[in-house]
Amino acid sequence: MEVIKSSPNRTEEEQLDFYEQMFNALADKIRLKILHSIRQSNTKSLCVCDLEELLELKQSKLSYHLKKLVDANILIAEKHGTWNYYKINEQQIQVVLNEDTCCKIL
Amino acid sequence: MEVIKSSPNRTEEEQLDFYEQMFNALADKIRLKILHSIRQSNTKSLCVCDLEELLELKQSKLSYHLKKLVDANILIAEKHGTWNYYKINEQQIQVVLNEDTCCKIL
DNA sequence: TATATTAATCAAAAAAACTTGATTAATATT
DNA sequence: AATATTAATCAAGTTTTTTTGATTAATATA
Repeated sequence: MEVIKSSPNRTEEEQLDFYEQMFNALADKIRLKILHSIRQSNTKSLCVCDLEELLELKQSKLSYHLKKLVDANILIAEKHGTWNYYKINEQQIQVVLNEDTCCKIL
Repeated sequence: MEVIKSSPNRTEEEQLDFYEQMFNALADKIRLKILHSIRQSNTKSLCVCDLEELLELKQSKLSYHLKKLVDANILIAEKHGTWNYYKINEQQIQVVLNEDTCCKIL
């Protein structure tokens, strides 16, 4: 009798992709600092130029890291004129991390 | 008056290091599959040769990824003769992830 | 004791991630 | 309208991570 290997479960593979991207986005000090800075801000949202000052990083580098966080749906971008404000998507983070970790890192 | 910048808080920096390493260890499909395989196994522990068969990966590659997980204290190694058995350090994982995520990935 | 098995480690190659400065587009200000 | 500011994107270079095959050490088996 022929053995038919089950086709790779699409949903499971997608779940792996999801967690891989999520953890990857969080696996970097700069990105953790970005999240922390936004969380600590008054308005819970910062633009690139705010972060440039706060973290002493150059614009293109910040854009690169912000993109990673947006792609992982951890940050949400909101455009106001020429400024681009980023805020945390708390729900997305709570999907993965426990409360304690959310409090501590972000 | 002189402005004295607060020296970088050792504990906060170490906390960043901790989360970075933790997320890094989890940010890889192969490593997530390793954890999943161990979790699904009868004895909740597998040796390198078991994983070699299950995941169809070569020994040196597995050793590399296993080391990452051990370094992050997510896996615990136990030597029995020539075999090296790996089991999950559930506590360590629960420090960071919520229950739901623990169940789903691992 | 000689041979086989298990698995860590190494160095080199390949791949992926990150940094950098420049360019670009959009909006704001003069 | 001209100039300045904000921030995304690009391409090139750099660094880090991952893969690979070989070597090594330890233990098991004949």
